[in-house]
Amino acid sequence: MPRAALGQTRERIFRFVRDRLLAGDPPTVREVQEVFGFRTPQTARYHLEKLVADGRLLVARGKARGYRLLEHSEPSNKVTWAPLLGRVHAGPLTTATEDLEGYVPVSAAAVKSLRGRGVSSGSEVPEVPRVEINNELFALRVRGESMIGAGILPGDLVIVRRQSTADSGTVVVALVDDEATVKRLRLRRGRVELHPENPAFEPILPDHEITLLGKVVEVRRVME
Amino acid sequence: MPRAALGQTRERIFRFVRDRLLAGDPPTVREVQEVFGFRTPQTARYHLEKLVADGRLLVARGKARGYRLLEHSEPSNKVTWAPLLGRVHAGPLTTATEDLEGYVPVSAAAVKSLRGRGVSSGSEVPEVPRVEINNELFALRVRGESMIGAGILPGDLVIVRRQSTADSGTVVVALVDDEATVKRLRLRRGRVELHPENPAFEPILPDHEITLLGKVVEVRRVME
DNA sequence: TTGAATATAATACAAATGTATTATATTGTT
DNA sequence: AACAATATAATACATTTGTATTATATTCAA
Repeated sequence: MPRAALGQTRERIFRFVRDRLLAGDPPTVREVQEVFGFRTPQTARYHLEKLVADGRLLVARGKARGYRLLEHSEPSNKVTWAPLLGRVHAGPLTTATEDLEGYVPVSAAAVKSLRGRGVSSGSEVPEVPRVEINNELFALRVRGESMIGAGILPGDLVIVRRQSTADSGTVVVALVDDEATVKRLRLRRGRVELHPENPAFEPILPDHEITLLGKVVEVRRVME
Repeated sequence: MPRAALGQTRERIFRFVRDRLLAGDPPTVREVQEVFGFRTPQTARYHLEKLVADGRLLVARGKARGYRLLEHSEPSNKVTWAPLLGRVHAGPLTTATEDLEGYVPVSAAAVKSLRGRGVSSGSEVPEVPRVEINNELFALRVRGESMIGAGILPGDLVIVRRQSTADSGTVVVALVDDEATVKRLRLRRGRVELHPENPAFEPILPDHEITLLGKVVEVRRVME
């Protein structure tokens, strides 16, 4: 016995499934059944299959919790999580857990070296590149006003890709005398210089011990 | 017959499960088995249960694909997706799909009105608030240099919460003569003024038609 | 009004998936 | 060497979950 207006139930089911998938928790047919009060799994399935036929969902047939979003019509789950570090140490990919303050979601689109892994992939579900926690990236809170001229303010979050070299002119994070700092890299006469973007600050010249930690690939500022 | 060094297999299994969960695709016990080449599901389960015993994973017992991350030790899937709009129109939550250029992940932590929904939730899996596409938010690319003084540069992405009022002094997006603009809001003598943060620009005074679209809650700049 | 499309239901079954039991080889420790 | 802890395996079974079949009521269009 139809209850809601035509098509409305299906729309709500789509939203429910979409939200569950975005939350990383694919529902079963019977979960849809229960949430929408159907007396039989088949009714839920009827709508789910209609959604597949309409091209709004994908399905891995026969697999438990097999419904998936298409990637183009909906935001994909392609998020890389960069650890937000309280302090940064030298050394490759150390990431001492003690200094881990959280994780920051980064669109996979903003990350170059996306190593996909087609682990299983049922026939009808496309190769979804799995994204791991990206320890090539880390996030750091900016202290000080030395980069104001580049639009990087105190309290901003910089997302950094670990690399030991960088092009002259790029904004980098470097360890100077055991302290992490954000500066613009200048290579002058083969020497590494770190330039602030604020006339009140002095450049850091190679008389200090400078270790390049990585390149700033994104700046974020939360305003609330 | 043990193959890898002690504990290493378990660590790899943890990473595998974590990555699958972050990708929104919880694995089955048998998928773990196959990926790691075990001859029996029980070996995969042995490690998974150890991980649960160690407090590194949660499990909804008896449910298919029931393993989950703890929320504190790992990044939760709490991502809100804000639509990235090419153009912004007036009107509440219109979000014409034609102008949709993509989605931007926003940490749920940065979003206030998180409407959780405890739909099902097995006994051992905690109430994970489901997050939907947040149409209260939208993202917009900044054009022009009028807000350079506030560290908002051309090409930056601003994430905006739709609201029709805002406090004086906050950075807002407003529709001025049918064009969206980012400015600092000033309420002077009960009048709405939109101030640039760049001496080369003039404030927008109430002789224009000004429609407040929302408040800028985050600024992002991708540097690559 | 008649028929097609839509929506829901009852029932049953098959496949996927989680779980239990028991056994055995390896590693590490005393 | 003896023992415990660790890691893997074979087998079997129970539960969850997807799927098929058939039936029925409602809506919509010709």
